[in-house]
Amino acid sequence: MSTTIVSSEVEKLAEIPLLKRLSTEAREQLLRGATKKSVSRGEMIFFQDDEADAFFIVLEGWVKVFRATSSGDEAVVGVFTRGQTFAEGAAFTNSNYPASGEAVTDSVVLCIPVAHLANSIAADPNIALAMMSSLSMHLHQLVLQIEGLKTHTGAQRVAEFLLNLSTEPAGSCTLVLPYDKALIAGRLGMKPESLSRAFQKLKSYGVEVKQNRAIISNVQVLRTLVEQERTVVMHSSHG
Amino acid sequence: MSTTIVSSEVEKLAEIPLLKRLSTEAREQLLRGATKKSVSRGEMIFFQDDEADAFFIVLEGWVKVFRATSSGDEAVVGVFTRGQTFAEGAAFTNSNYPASGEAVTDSVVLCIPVAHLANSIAADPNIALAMMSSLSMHLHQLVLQIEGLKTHTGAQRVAEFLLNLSTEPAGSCTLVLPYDKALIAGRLGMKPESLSRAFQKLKSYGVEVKQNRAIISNVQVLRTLVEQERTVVMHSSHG
DNA sequence: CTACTTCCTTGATTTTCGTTAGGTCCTTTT
DNA sequence: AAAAGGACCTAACGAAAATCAAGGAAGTAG
Repeated sequence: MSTTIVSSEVEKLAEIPLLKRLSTEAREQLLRGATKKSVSRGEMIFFQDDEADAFFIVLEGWVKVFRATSSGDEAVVGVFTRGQTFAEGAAFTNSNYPASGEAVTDSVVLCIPVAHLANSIAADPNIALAMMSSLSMHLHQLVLQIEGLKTHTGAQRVAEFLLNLSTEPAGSCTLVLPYDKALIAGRLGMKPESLSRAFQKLKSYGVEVKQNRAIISNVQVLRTLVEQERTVVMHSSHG
Repeated sequence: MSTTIVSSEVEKLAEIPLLKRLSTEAREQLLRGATKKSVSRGEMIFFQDDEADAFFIVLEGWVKVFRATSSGDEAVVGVFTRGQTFAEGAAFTNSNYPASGEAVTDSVVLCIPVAHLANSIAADPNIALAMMSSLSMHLHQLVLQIEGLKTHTGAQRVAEFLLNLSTEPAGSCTLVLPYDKALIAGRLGMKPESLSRAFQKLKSYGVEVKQNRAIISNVQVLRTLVEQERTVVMHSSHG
């Protein structure tokens, strides 16, 4: 189900990073061709290898982007929520989506056709700058993800994930895991069983996980764990 | 050592993907602010956390981009050669380089200040489109790298690497490893020892490595290995 | 030719992690 | 209330890969 954007909504959408730095006119121009789409949990938003004719912004809920190998194995490339853009890279390749997108909770996404984006950029080149900024942020994020995979242990990656969710700069904090553990595992490049073990290890660093709630007794302890060298972690007594 | 671009060079540089689709005027405009920089093997091109005031295009040689953790561990994020751009993501974040760049062979790079890029885009918005295409390609490449790390074994990743170097679509082929094995290992997310063992495993798939030369007796055999599921590889008799 | 460095390989050991299987707890359904 | 299903945890095994340590090959300088 999809609907166009009514002008009364435009101002609310100004909170979105991609749209924030645009002039009111540019924002309205870009949104004129956009549609709002409600998707249920588990519903596909776009398919790997399909022609890339649109990119998206999450308005509500959580969306995962993943690559499926020929034989069913799946690698989660990103998980996005409110205000974040996804699949915007495909919009400039004139080709196909390199991955698939799926709602992991009931969600609402803004769908912007690439043809309309091209028109909008022609009308106002500042839109291009905003897009480039968005692309760059994704690039940076992927760089960090690769670094994490290569140099951090499973437990360290989980700690990093929790720290990203936490808002407190120090001390203790309680947070809600935003989606189920199988997806968290995928997102962090591990299997659910390994995630389980990682949570076990984190207990000795003051992390308690019950259901979808995590309690960190000291954020800074966790931070030191993340910054530690891989080898140090491996040989530590906290096994 | 760095020099400006003389106009007789501009046409040669038209081969570079980023510059290819630009008009002659746009190309000249962009190159007007660029400088050519010769760097020796091992020399740094930019430093992680430094202010990102330029992006680069490789003209000759090989360049690695890597992230160093606080404790000396290092993750190779990309290795680039002739015609490829790097660090172009940093140009739009108004912030600092998320990684460092270093020449791994004697190299020549084109250095384009971000301030000049901004001016050039204002002068000709088509430059923005070319940049976005370049950013998207990098994004796609990183997505593939993440998928590879998550779903392929070491030997599979090495096979993939060799296939990317080979130009032959089928049959046998000989190729030269472009940089030393420690870097290849880093690039593929493994240790040099593991790379060595991966080469051993690939012998049963018709790959022979001597010094910096690799001989693939049948490209397609290798391709099937890469496309196999992780579990299949693990349980195969080719241990 | 020999000593030295650098790069690479090999072997033995350990750790991590995927796989499989079985179990608990909780929710939904009948 | 009982049954069924799903999400999650645990345990045991094996494969992959990191670590530690040692040895070999090639290039370079003396």
